[in-house]
Order: sequence, then structure tokens, then C-alpha cells
Amino acid sequence: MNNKVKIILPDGKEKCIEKGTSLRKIAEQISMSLAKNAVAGKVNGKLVDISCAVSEESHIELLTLDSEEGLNVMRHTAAHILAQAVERLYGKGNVQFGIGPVIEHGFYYDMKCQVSINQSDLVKIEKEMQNIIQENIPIRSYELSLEEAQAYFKKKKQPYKVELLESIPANEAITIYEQRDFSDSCRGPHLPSTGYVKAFHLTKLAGAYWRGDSNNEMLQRIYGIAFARKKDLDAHLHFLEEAEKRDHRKLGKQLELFMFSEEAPGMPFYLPNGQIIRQELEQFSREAQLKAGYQEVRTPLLMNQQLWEESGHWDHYHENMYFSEVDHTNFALKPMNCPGHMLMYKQKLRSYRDLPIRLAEFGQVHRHEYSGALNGLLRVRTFCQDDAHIFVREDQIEAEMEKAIHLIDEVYGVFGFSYTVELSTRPENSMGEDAAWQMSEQALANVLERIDLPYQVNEGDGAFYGPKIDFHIKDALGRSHQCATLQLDFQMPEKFDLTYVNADNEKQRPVVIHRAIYGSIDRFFGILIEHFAGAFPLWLAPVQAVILPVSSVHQPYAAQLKDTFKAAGIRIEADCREEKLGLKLREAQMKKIPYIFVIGNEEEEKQTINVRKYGEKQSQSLSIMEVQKILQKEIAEKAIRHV
RNA sequence: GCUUCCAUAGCUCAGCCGGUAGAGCACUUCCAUGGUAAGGAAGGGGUCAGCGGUUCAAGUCCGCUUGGAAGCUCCA
Repeated sequence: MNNKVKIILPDGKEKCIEKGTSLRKIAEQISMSLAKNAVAGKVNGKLVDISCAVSEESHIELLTLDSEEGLNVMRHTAAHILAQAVERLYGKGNVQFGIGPVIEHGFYYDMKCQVSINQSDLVKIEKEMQNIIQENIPIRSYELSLEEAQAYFKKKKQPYKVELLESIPANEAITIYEQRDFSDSCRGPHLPSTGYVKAFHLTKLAGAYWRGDSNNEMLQRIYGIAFARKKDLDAHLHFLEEAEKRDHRKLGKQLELFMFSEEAPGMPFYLPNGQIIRQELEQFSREAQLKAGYQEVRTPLLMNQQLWEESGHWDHYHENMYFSEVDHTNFALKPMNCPGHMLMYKQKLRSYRDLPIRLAEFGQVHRHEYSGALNGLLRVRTFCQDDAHIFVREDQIEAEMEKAIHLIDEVYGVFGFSYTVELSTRPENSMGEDAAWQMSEQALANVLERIDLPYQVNEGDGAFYGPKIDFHIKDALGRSHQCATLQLDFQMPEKFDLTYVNADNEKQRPVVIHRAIYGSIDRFFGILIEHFAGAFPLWLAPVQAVILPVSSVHQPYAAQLKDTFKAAGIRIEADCREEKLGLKLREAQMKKIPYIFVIGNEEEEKQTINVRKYGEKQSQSLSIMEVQKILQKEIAEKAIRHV
């Protein structure tokens, strides 16, 4: 009998091994360093422990911590070590465990502990985890039948584990992973021993509902991050620090862009500096839209409840709406702009020749969000949408979608955002006929194919009234935000009985495209603050340049310059306080003002300006006209500052 | 909304085991006329988020309210 078996390595090389050889032994045969570094493996694409024996011809892959998959094995083991540490510290039987999966950059474990764990306990737990790693406890696994496993966890008083096992098919064997005093059911794989866990850190503590359902009990969740090297861990901690420095809430306060107040939770107050930026964003969008054939409109904030009942918002959305009763009539603050635009469409008879009609509005909407969901400008209860509704004939859908995509591309390009696109198709409880859905999904796909825009399909993630294309922008720290959206809608025209007269003088139903580019101007502003770390491009900067006279004798020249630049349309200030240049310069830098103009005797004599750009050390003297031209050009081009 | 944590001067924060409030920055005034990231001095500024309780005594301990932060789909 042949007790040899062939294995195929990732590079295509084949090898003959004894039947039943473990992956660890295979690694040893390949190289000592691989044997040392391999933490898990893959047999025919399936993740397995390094101790897994190979008994038939297979594709073999050995994983080290250099691969994402290997790293995730380590993170998973780290989660088990966390559970073990908690159990050691709080006593067996005092902690019930939920799930402990791997997440981006790390892991978490949900548990119910007799005594509640607080932030300062994390240090203690982390120390115990270090001990467990030091002890380098071997991790072994064995299989139990479902019944055996359930009995096992019942005995261990782990009700959540028992519940989890219920959802596993009865014929599947359950793997128990054991590391001395701790054991857990787990799909695996895991590291060979606890000592393989390298750099980790417990980051935060939070509540989490059992199985994510708010009707269930709340467990305590401990989050951790873990990396293959201390260096990677430090880099990630540095990234978190950087993100914190850029936090728009912090910068918003520092740069006096906006504020919040108890009197209106979740509703931003824009301070003069912030309002300038908002206005610029709005104006830029307005100009781009007008060029693209949109007409700007404005609809009331408050409309009667009946309208919202007709539009279907009452049914789907009234829990998120604000109401008010006046003159014995119920009114609602609009959570969306669509119904208003529908009424406008119906204002007169429309011909097929009129379409497409593109109605745009910077519409202020109110939506009641959970208090716990509020987050600076990123999640608010009132915000301004750069909303538009495009009324089209069916045959115009593709062309209009394409135009809208180009507009979005143009706008995002200005901020230096790259983006990815997702096409979401018909969801479960959707309205409308199959044919219409198929036609429209196809239309959207056609457009994306034609303009060669790569996209990902999200099956069943569309709105209940039609499919959509979402745009996700990537900011300077690599984080992704969903902003623009293009949604096809057959329901709204139906509900409002919208029609146009076709060439045969018959009434026809138009299709509506919902379109937003920034999405919420408020949220987009928040994203921009973090993207630029508060150092806005010149066209957005609330103060574009500041004049710093070296001493008070230069104040008249400062005043003259200020007038000149103001007249040229530049937002400029003169800092004429009786302070030293160094102080004024420091303050101007901290306000991230794009240009600093220093003027003294030399400049006044030659009628020049000594210009220093934000973030640069050197400065240069230029004539007034030259400086004015540079700034005007930079503003007109909406150039991005590279700081 | 729920869980945990937090709220002290305009801002950032200190304040131990409960004994009657502190720093830096900012602000005001004065001195200094200063050339590329903080010149010096003096001064004003607090219902310690709000309400209630325990106590001889509460910023501190306990409740409630308000506001804020993190998290609450990533399935052994």
C-alpha cells in the first residue's frame, strides 16, 4: 500500500510526503524559518491549524503573520487569550462568554461578567494576557458531537455558547480549543501556542447587545488591536492619534467653525468662519449644477401631515420626523425634499419635450436620530442636502444617469477625493413590477459599463422604490464615506400621479432620479475638515491671508494692502495688535491661514509683500500685483494645498 | 433608545481619604516698537451642568434630569 501522498504548494511545486504528515512537519521540510514562522495553513483553500495532518493529495499553503489571514488567526487567538485572562481574574463561572471574532485591525470579545469591568481594569486584563503569552501555553483542539458540546457548555454554565451551538447544523462536529485552564468552542484555526501572539493592546470597552439585537441582553464588549510586530502596532496607534488630531469636532472648536448647544441637541450652529466654508461649498455646487442644466428651487420646511401620508413617508419614516400643530392642523418638518419637488412638477402640464426637468434644492431637512447616534457634523438632526430630482422619460434614464455621474466626478475631483461605486439592486420588500426593476437595474449597469467605471454590486441593497448607485469617497487617512447617491424611483411618480404628454398626445408616467452629490453639506463639511486637517484649500479658507506689520509704523501700509486685496475679492485681515511678530505669526499658523504677508520698512519702501505660505518655512518678497495674481489664480482653480 | 464612561473659568485641564476653588492659554490694563511659531508685569473672571438626598460639612459620596463620548449586523 502506498503511504505517500502528493501535495501542491502555492508556487506550483509538487512534493511527496508521508500520509498523515502535519503541516508543521511539511513546513520543516521546506525551510527552518518557515517552520518557525508558520502559524496556520490552508488545505485546499480551507483554513486549518498547523497541526492538521494531510492524508490525501491537496493544495497546501502555509500562513505566517505576514499574511492578512495569518494575522487574523493570531487576532482570533488573542480574543481567546482575552477571555482566558478575564476568566482567570474574575473566576470561572462568573463570566459568560458570547462571541469573540476578528475585526479589522484586531478583535473583540463579548461577555457577561458578574462584576462590571471598567476602563481601568483593561490594564489589569492586558497584564494577565501578557502572562498567558509568556507562559506560552500550547493550544490543542478536539472534536465533539453537537450534543456532547452542548452538554459540555451547559455544565460549564455558558448559556450563550449553548445558544450559539443551536444554530449549527446537527451533523457538523464541534471543535473545542483548549489552552490549559481555558476552553472555547471555535471554528478555528488557532495559533500553535499562546506565545505566538506578538503585539496587542486592549483599546476600549463598550456595551453590545447579544447578537446585535436591542431586545436582547446587553453584554460587555472588550476591543483590542493586534499586529505581527510592535512596529505595526505603534503605526496603528499613531494612525489613531492622527485621526484624533483631525477630529472635526475638535478642529471645529479650535478654528471656530461651528458649535453645538444644549438648546438644540444634534443641530449645528455655524460660526462666521464655518459659514464662509458652507457658503463656498454651496456656491460651487450651485454653479456646477446650473452649468449642467439644473434649475434651483426652494420648498417650505413645514408642510402638512397629509402630504407625508400621501408620499408614504408617514408609513416608512414618521418615527424620525418632527411634528407641530398649528391652527388645528398637523404639520411636519420635512425629512426629505422629494414631495415638495413632486408638487412643483405637478404645477403645470408637462410635455415630453420638457423632459428631463432637473430641480435642485439646497434643502434643509430635519430627521430625529437616536441621541446615541449623533456624532458632530457627521450625524446630526438637521442638515442641508444638495438635493435634486430629475424627471425623465424612460428612454432618458441612461443619458441622465451618465450626466449625473460626470457631475459627481467633477465635484469630487476638486477636493482630491478618489471614490468607489456600488450598484444596489432590488431588496426583499420592494414595491413595483419585476419588469421595471429589471429594466432599471440593467440601465444603471449599462451606464457604468459604458463609461467604464468599476463598480461592486450590492444585491438586495437598493431602496424599496428603486435601484441605486452609491459613491464612497476615500479621505486623506484612507477612511471611506458614503456621500453621493443616484436613485431611480418609480413609486413617487405613481403616488403623486405625475404625468407628461407624449408625442401621441397620451399621458405618460415619468421616472424620477433622486440625486445628491455632497449628500449632506454638513456631513461633507465634517469630512472635509478631517480630510484637510483644517488646512483648507485657499478657495475655502475662511481667512485667505493675514497681513502682519512688523511694527505699528507699518499700519497705514497694512491698511492700504487690506483695502487693495479686499477689493480684489480676497478674504484678508490685518493683525495690527501691538504684539511681536513672532506671536502673530504663531497664531496665524495655528489658525492655518493659507498666506501670511509680513510687511516692514523694506516692503513698504519697495511696495512689496513678504509672502509665507502655510506649512512652509521660507518666504519671498513679491510685488503687490504678483501676489494678488497668485492668490486669484489659486482661488479660481480651486487648487488643493499640499501641506 | 440601550450599556459604560464623562461634565470644574471663554478654552485645555489639575483638585488626594468629604473641610468652603487652582494652573496654563485667552481676556482687560500698563510697560516693551518688536523681522518669520509664545517679550514682561498687574488685574478681572466660577451657582464646580441642573435638581434632590446623605452628612456638622459635598466639586468630591448616592439618586434623578440635561448634554457629551465610545459602542450596539462583522454570526462557535
